Amino acid sequence: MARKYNPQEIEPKWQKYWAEKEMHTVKKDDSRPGYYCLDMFPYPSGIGLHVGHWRGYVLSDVWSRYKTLQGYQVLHPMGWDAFGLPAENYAIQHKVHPAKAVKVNVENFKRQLHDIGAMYDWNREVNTTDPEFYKWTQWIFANMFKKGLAYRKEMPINWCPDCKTGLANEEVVNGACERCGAEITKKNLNQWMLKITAYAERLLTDLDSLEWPERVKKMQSNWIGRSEGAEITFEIEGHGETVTVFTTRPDTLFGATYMVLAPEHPIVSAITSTEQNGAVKSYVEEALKKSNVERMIEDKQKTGVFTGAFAINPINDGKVPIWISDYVLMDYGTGAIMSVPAHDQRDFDFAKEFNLPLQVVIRPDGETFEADDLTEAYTGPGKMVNSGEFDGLAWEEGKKKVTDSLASRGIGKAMVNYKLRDWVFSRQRYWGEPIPIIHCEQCGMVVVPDEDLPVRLPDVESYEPTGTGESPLARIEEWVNTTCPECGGPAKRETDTMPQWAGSSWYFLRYPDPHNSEKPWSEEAMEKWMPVDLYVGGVEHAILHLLYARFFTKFLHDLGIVSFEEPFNRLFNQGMIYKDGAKMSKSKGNVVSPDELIDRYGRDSIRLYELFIGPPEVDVEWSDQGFEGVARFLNRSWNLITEIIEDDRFIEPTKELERECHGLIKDVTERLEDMKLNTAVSAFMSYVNFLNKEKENGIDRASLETLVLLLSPFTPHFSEELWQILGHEESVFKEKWPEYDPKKLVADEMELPVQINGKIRDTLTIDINASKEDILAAAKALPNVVRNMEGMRVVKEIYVPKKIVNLVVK
RNA sequence: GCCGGGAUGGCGGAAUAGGCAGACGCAUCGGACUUAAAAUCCGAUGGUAUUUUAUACCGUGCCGGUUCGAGUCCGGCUCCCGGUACCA
Repeated sequence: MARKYNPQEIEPKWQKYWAEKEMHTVKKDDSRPGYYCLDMFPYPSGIGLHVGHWRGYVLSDVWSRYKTLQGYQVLHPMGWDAFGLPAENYAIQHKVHPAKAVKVNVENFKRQLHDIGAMYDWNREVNTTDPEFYKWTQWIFANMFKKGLAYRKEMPINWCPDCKTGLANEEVVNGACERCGAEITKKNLNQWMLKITAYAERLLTDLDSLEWPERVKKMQSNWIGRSEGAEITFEIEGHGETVTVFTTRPDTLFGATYMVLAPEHPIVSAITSTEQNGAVKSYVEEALKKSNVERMIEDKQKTGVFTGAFAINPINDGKVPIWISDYVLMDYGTGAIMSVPAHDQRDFDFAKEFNLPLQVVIRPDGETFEADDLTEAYTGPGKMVNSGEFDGLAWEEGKKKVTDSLASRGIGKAMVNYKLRDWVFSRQRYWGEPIPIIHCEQCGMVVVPDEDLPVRLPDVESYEPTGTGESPLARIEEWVNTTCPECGGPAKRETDTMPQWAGSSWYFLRYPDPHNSEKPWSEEAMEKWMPVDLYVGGVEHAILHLLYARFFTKFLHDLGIVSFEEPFNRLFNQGMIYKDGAKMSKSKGNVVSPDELIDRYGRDSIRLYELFIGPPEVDVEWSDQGFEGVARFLNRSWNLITEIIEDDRFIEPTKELERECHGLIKDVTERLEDMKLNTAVSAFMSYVNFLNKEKENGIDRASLETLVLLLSPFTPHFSEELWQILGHEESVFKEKWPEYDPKKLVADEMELPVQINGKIRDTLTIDINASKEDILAAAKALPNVVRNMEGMRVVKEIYVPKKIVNLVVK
């Protein structure tokens, strides 16, 4: 009796074999073409891995092993995103130093990742909290500073009162902290900013060249939020001042019946009339107090106050009142708008609220509506009316003509605006890369010279956030006080740290050359590996991480140290795995741990089920029962192969065996290429079902070997063992991925469905090479066809080669 | 509100490029093996109708269209999921 499939025995055996033979070590002197398959590196939480985490890692590993078999040298590394709030909050909660917590968690995570059986090259492991790594994070920041892309600015920023730190726009979700869910307030702080807006246009246009899911590209382009329009300058009556507005609708300028400034607009106090002074002052104060959430929740009821001042509409010298309202945001455009209530819904609502006049200036042909007829703003297309010399112009043309006219008079110009804001890059927390800047009384802000990097995080007793807007580092005098690298005088270190996204914005550049102490990376390493060929990770990083990483890469390109402009050629977002309808979490108690499954079924079964569970990009529900199916499949396959060997029931290949075998190669290869891995697994199942029916007659060796080989990226331990049992000395991963022979796929006969008036009536089995005439004749002779055609006349005969016959009868 | 994505048996899901809807798996039912159970193996399994057999009709969220033929294409809806939120 052949021995049973025993994953508990064979899985450790092969993991040991791979390690001893250094099969996953990426060596420098390898002439194979490189292929870079990257997982988004995790932050090592204390909770560890569950089956949901496995999904992306299994997928990238299947792909890496497939590429290996195709003859590539595959770089498939792993590392740790260990700075940042999650790690720090965990450490505070458990009262351990974050560095210690990270160390323990990394070890645990690594052990669990080993279970997957993935071909990670652990020699290239990176850790963002390693000074040898963050040295280069600081180095990149220093270069941004030198290029004027990192700057300091005092401004009201998003502040999380729970995490006690400032946050980037991208980290605020529905007015709440992305990490802890606390309501975000505004806090005026002197902040480090990165000028990501300088790259807005390139970040937008280069999306076109990327092989990424459309929705991710769309999310990024919405986030960047490009809009074309014009800036128009209005004079303020009796003040000698001007206000510039941004509008996407210069064609509606004749309909601008009032103007609105953001409450924070700097000119407000200067233009407010004495009578209005009190009202304006208290409105501004109220507006500043409101949090983002309050501003949103207040059902969009428009509020505002008249300033008492008037502006002159430059196109028709009309006198328009200037109001302030919080529906105009200071940090978009110019913080001021011209209001066209007839053609903008927000302006319409405001005008109705405060009884301001409307003027229709755009109307489609055939319509006659006037201001009084409108119950909502008309925002559609049309021709300009009530617009003097511009009357009759189509709106799109009007935009251009009006802008040109203003430009010629020097009071307006075409303008592009972006929603994207500069990146708030300081955190008032301990656990991050120190920002490598020194404040000198004499020299001002001085960047730490390269030779003094890294600026190490000092060891401290208390790393808890202060909440004052100052980082805990500020309290460590012996660290803060230093000397100026330029004048040698007394100076203080910058005490803010970088956000978690800093290290992850470039870590993928370090794996190709992770131990380089001279440079962040060598040119050869970049040349061989970058850009990343396939990047696998969750869609939750669609904006944050992926946008920041693209920005860093473009900056490094401009710095001349990388040749490419985009870091990730192809992106794949795996779906999440739910249990009981919810995301797995410890608090919900619905976590499925791989440990138990490993003991009962083995790693390869989990790998296979992770793939079989559903289309890889779609969210799915975990099913313990469904799991049994793949476990049975592996047992059946094992038994089939070992029985054939045991009983020596090998035969010469038959035509049918060959056809099915080559059909399997074709299906599995195509489905892999399309990332339809769930259907690739079902192809294996169908094939084994077929072989099981054949086993009494015996099976040829090639059929079994091909099966084991094709399965190897999916179930590497299983395949290695069977490959050995089949008599091979070398690892199955030294083999080549097979190619199918199209000639072997062709059968002698085919089955053709025969329709009458589009309804299937019978099936015709006929020689594959039969002529159209023969086929139609045979089809018409089929008993059920004859029956259904009785008394009818054929008016049309359709034969789609090798697909279908359809007879149209009357 | 706007922008994406989706809806197929009891369930998860298949269906290159308009050509046999429901592959594969789960669950269920029947059978074999067993003293028995588990495991395993074999078979059935979208719905309705007809006594059998087989056949007919219906069936991919809803309504309509194009076509010899529509899950697939076009027009109009409904619901669900994700992103975004006064961005001028």
